[in-house]
Amino acid sequence: MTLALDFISDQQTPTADRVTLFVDVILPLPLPRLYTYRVPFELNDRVVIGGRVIVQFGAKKTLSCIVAAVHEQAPKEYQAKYILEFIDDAPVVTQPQLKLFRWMAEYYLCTLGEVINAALPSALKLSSESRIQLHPAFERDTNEYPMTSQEDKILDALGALEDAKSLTFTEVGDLLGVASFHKVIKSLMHKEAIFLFEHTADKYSPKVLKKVRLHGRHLTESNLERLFEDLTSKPKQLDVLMKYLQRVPVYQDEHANHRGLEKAYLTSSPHLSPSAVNTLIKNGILEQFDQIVSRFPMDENPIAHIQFELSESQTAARDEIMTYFGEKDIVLLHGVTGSGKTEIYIDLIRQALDGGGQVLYLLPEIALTTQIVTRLLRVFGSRLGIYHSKFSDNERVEVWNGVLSGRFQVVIGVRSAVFLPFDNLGLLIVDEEHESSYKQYEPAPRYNAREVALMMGNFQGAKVLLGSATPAVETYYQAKQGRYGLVTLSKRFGEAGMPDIELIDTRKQREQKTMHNHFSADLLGEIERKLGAKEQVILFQNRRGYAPVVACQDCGWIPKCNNCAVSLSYHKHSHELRCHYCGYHESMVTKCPACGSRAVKTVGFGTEKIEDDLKIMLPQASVQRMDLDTTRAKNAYQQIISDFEKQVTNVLVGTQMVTKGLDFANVSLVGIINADSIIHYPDFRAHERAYQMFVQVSGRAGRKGKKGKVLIQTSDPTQVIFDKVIRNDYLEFYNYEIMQRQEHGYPPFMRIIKMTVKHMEQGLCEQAAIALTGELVDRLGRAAVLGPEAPYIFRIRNFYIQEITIKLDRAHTVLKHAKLMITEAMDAVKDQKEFRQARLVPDVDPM
DNA sequence: AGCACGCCGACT
DNA sequence: GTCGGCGTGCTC
Repeated sequence: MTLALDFISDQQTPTADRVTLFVDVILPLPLPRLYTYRVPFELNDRVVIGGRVIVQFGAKKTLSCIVAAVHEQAPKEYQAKYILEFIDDAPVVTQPQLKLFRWMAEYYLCTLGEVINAALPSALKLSSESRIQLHPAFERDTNEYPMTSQEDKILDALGALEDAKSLTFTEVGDLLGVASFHKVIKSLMHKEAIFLFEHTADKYSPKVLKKVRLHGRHLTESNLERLFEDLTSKPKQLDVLMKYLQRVPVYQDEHANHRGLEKAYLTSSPHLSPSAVNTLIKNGILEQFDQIVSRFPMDENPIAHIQFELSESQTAARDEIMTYFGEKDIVLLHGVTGSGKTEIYIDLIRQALDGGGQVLYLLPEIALTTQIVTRLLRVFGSRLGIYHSKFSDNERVEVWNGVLSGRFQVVIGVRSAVFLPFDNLGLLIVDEEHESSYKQYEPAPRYNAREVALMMGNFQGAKVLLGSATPAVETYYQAKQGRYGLVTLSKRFGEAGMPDIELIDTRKQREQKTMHNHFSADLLGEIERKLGAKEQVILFQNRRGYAPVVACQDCGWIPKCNNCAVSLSYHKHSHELRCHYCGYHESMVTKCPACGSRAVKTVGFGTEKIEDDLKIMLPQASVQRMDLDTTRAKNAYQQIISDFEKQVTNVLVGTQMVTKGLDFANVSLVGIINADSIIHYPDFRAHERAYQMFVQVSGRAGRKGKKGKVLIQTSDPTQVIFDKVIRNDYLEFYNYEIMQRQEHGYPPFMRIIKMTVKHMEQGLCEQAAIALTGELVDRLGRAAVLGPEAPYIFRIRNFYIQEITIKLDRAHTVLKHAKLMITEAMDAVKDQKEFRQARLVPDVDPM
């Protein structure tokens, strides 16, 4: 840094060693660049890369943002504003994270702000709501400073406030009209009339547990005896005291009383009077105190080193993985469903922890609600953090901080757990790596957590283990090419064999009139048999609601969504027609609005109808449905799963949700109600998805020594895919599929970037898509660009949609250049004012 | 993403 | 005559 620049940019008297610092910050906005702010000299030593600061952005907005870089280069074209506040003394975002976030923004064609927005729990974001409050020592009449009219206005407003006693910056802005009110605030702060409370900062609030303990003076034996005598006439209070002493061994353990007892334990005990508890507190016999507790109350002492006995094949697989890790950073564990991958993971996690590294274990959403968490908690106790999408923000912050502080060495979490502030990863595990739920579609960043995990491993020098019974074709290809190690587990754990899979020809059964609604006689009979044997059944139907379509039998009228190009689905439970794309709903129609006919019938079927039919046909069965509609509430999954586990329910009907990671020992039959709808999908991944779905759902059948059965209903049993599913032959499936991919130029041979153009007006949508295609062709060549084309559902939430597919060579240099070209092409379209309102959305590696 | 600045319709 | 519609341009 040259001093000369300092003289120019610094108004204050420079000293010889005076350094003016600037920071580049990431604003939580979709802006392409970083912004540079100036550090107030006195606060130079508070600058932390990865820490949060508050800055003024534009005229009104006060934002908190992340410091991405610190330097001494004064911007030449503009005067940098000062940082207003420092929030953190230590980074909330680590350096490895910043590196990863930069990579994500570049790779997935979005802004750093979008990545930061997705990454930070909102309690860490503290948007624009800094607040000001009257300074307690401030006396308006006696203060020495003259006030401007604006300042008076603010003081008036603050004085008029009763309970809240504070104003947000936005409120101050409104109060004064416009302009930079920050000057006024600064002046008032200088005059010590107000202060700014930065605990604005943390919306995070710790969980406080109300506890009670015996007051210290009663702790001696003689005093306690006296206390008992005093209370003889107060039986209710005596009861409480007895209960307390029963639970807290005050003599055996000198710290026991100090730790106290949860107040709720006494007040909610059925035999005790809550008011007696309060009386004891009021009279100073019991003492109430607050204890800040973790939202993750877990065993303080994990059961030290539970020894899992790995089976012979598990041990072999584990050793093989370790050997591969000697030379390769990534290993694919291809293990059939029920082969006991989890035990291997646990073993490897232990080793990684012993080596001093952190571990991230990614799972799809649904698998996380199951037994795995309890199992890991038993092994890793309070070192294990859990990151779930249904967690509250406070819970997220707690995990975030736990990772920062080192409290959590292992985190088990869903997709978004890749954002956590690790800085010393030793191992990453991506279980069910083929899962499409690792890919985020909306909003940006449209990332795939599997790919991000691979990159994290690369950046932090950690090993990555991918696990699946049905690996993604791309992943298996990498393994085959020798880029990943490949370890195969082809036997189920314990005695369980692979289930028998049978096909049921529904067309034939329909002709023979042996179908009952959507159940073949075979399936229905098998369900009855299993229930009779006190075994459980899972039925899979890939569609929620009662019926996907309703239609007038007389004129053919079909109710459609107003906002989307889809027909409305009938939901019987709520007696509504609902759009599955925008949430629009209306009451079910009983009379056709087009012709007045009353013959409005449902067409097709979803989970709700299957549940309904089954309840009618098999009244003895206890049926539960698990789909998006029944699992919206926070603990709904848990409830459904635990009911099924305890065999309160014996048939589980569901969508994709039932295919994933659930592990019930007593399930001996899995039925796929309609396989056809899964196979026929206009997408190059349709076969892969269908194969995975069939195998995964089949995997739910038969565990712990029982052989399971899978019945697949289809109108065309001759399709090639069934053969591979029945024979459980992944390799054959893979060989066939990889050939197709090569022939048609799909991943893993080519990389795909899908561009989506959205516009409220159909014509403009099409024109914008054509324009974008043109720009792309100009830059990437005709061969690389396919489309534009309207997707099957060409309008969602009132936006028309056009899609363009870009196919690229896999080489990194090609990709980097192509992304630059794509950005340019998008800018070129956006520069045309008729397309101002078009939304251009790039999706890298779509699924 | 907001939010201010800037040019054309229905109201006191 | 004005109030206000939302089109577009900028934010260190």
